[in-house]
Amino acid sequence: MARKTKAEAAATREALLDAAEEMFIQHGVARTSLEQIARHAGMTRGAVYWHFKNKADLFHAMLQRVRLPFQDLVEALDDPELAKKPLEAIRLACISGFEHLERPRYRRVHAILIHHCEVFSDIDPLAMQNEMVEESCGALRDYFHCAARLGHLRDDIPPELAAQLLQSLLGGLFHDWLRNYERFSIYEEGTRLVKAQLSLMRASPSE
Amino acid sequence: MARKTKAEAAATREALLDAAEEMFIQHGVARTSLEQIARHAGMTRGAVYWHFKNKADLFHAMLQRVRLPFQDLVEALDDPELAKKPLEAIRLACISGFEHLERPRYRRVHAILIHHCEVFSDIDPLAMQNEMVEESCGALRDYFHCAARLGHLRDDIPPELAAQLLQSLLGGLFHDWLRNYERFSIYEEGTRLVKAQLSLMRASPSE
DNA sequence: AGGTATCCATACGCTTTTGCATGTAAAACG
DNA sequence: CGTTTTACATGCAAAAGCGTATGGATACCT
Repeated sequence: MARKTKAEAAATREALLDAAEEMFIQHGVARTSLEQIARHAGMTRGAVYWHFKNKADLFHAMLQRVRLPFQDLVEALDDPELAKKPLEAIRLACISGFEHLERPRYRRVHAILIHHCEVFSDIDPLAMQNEMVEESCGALRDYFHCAARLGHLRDDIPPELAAQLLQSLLGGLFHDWLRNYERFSIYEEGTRLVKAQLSLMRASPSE
Repeated sequence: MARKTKAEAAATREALLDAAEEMFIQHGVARTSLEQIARHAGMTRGAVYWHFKNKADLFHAMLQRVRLPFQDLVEALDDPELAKKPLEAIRLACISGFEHLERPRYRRVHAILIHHCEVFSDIDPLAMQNEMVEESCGALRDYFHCAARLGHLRDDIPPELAAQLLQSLLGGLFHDWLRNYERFSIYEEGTRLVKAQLSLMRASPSE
């Protein structure tokens, strides 16, 4: 086979990752062979082993194309007024997260990570999920603590509890949606649910 | 090998299922061979192929040992007074569900179904999860509708929304706990969160 | 322009796992 | 008590998938 230009090589690498996503979603990670991925991209296993060390390495590369830490979502809002309205910051960050998730690549990769792969070699999807949850839950706690100090939170709801409630709500919604994304839009449903939940926990204006 | 009595044969069948649970939890479903399961139960593959048609059949048998539909949890309460207190019925049913889930076998099998298996042959764990969610969410909706009619629900929260909020909350908590059950007790945390959430949605006694 | 590194296809050996076929000793049955 | 069926263990053939070694044509560099 003839050597390709650098741009072409990079393109085949992306094509392999795209093919891997589709096959992983369709047949699960463990049940798809490198041969299947290569064929689906119009290549052979040789291409795969050139660009990636093995299946775990390919999997890692696939994950690295999508990353969205909660903190970044808040900072991306970039509105100095939000420091004084932590509940609003939480709401907008959630909405921003929902927007990201509706992009096909983000949705696919997260669906793979959560629903279509088991532990294999050095990849532990549960540990990765724990990291994601840990990170976003920590950020939520900070904002709810801030809200409590400002008196924006109902005084019978400690900030820790508020963070846990919202965290579980988001997690449940996330899983439900990934399981069958065509049934509803996580952007619309998520916006509704988060708004409702926050309004339940917000201090009534009278006090 | 000598033939065993019928009771002994049934015992080895259970032993094989137990071994399968442990190996599936530890290494994932796809990565454990029938040989590993048999050896871990002190048997050979011959025993496995005698009791089960193949891996999918064994998997199905494993699932069939644990079943807990939401409706049964409510009926098991068997308290005629609860018909007049739907929110309390929901709370107690959730608590009862948490109790079931803390039993090792229930926890293990659900963890396998949700976190340690992909699609394989005719088994589709996502479809099973959808059934479970659909079933429990439907029951929740009924009870919240009942609560709304009785005026037990805040009038700014439609019963559908209340059901979705609680459903997502339960789902998120469930996934978090299964991911690492040693970190907290789903019975304690679940009781706390459900109580808090229901109290947020309950109509204030003044009205 | 020549040499070299790159990008990928092809081929080979190896391990793992599956499904079945066969063997067998004791339980179950009449 | 003899026969049949049960409840496995053992052995074998086949396929699948992985990792690597090799080959080859061309882009890239100096």
